[in-house]
Amino acid sequence: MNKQFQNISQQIVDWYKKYGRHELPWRRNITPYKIWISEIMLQQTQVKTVIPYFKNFLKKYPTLRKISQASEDEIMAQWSGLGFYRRARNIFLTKEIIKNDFNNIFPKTYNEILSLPGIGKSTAGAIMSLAYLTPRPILDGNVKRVITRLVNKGIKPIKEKEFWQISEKLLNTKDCFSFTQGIMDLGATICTPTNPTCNQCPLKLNCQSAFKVKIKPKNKKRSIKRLIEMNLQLIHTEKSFLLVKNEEDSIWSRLWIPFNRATMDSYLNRLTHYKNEQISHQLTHRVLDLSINIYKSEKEFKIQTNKKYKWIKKDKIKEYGIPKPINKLMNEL
DNA sequence: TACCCGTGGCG
DNA sequence: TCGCCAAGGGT
Repeated sequence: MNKQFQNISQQIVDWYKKYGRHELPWRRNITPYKIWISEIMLQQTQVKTVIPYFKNFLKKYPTLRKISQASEDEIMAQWSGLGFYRRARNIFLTKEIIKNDFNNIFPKTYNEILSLPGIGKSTAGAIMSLAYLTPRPILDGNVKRVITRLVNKGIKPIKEKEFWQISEKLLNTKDCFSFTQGIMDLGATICTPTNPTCNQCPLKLNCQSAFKVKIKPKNKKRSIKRLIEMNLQLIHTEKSFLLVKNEEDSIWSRLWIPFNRATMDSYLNRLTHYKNEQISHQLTHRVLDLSINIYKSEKEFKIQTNKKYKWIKKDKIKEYGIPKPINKLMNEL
């Protein structure tokens, strides 16, 4: 059986060398830093979405040394619009740890890498295999799908522990770079969630599901997504917006957003309320119902609050981490 | 363990 | 239109 796994593993390596996506920006001039940034960006985020963000990020912070001086806000700004903002916060925390505890050199051992915030078993494994060419298994959505089809467990779902065992058995110790990139490329381009192109798959002779992949029936039941209501007051002058840093540990944590009603109540009567925007923002598991009152102020004013707030000039808003719908709204004003 | 965290694309 | 999914991690 192990021989069978090694055979499959080698086929993935050979396939990657011919058909892999070698042109992806994080596969050129590889450094541990670049692999780290790309792996974090790619968590639950499609390659096509990541590419422009990765290029911009690397332009601003090409090395660990360059990012070591960056502020949290500067890093959040680079992340603005990409989503799952805790990842950006964790990049800030991790680069501080590397600066303080690792002499600003990316750590080399698996356990050290795993200890960094935002890096779990799979990302740590990917960094070891891709940056240090030291074989470690990974387990992401692609690998899970490939494994599931390969061994075809049918009705019985594969448990997390067994996924990891199979991923480790498959791992090619001679060329862990090509294998690791290859199994992800295979999942992304051939062994796709719907309509996999089995006739082009290097594993079609080994795969228990080849040419007979079952498509999950759609769940017709309309599941009720939990609603989050936000009532925000967007106040602006001719040249600037009043935003507050959201320190709540929930959605849009550490991004800059308009004030909520309670904080602003005593100031609103002196402003001109001229518009209300109702925005329904779809998240994966939630619906965000935004009610945004828009006010014009003749000039910037101070506010009694312990929150961190700023009047941000219109041409400086790109220097702050701001949620997508808020950014869109401000651009329209 | 199940749930939380964003956004965009796709059928 | 809407549910699902995408190089997951943290709690």
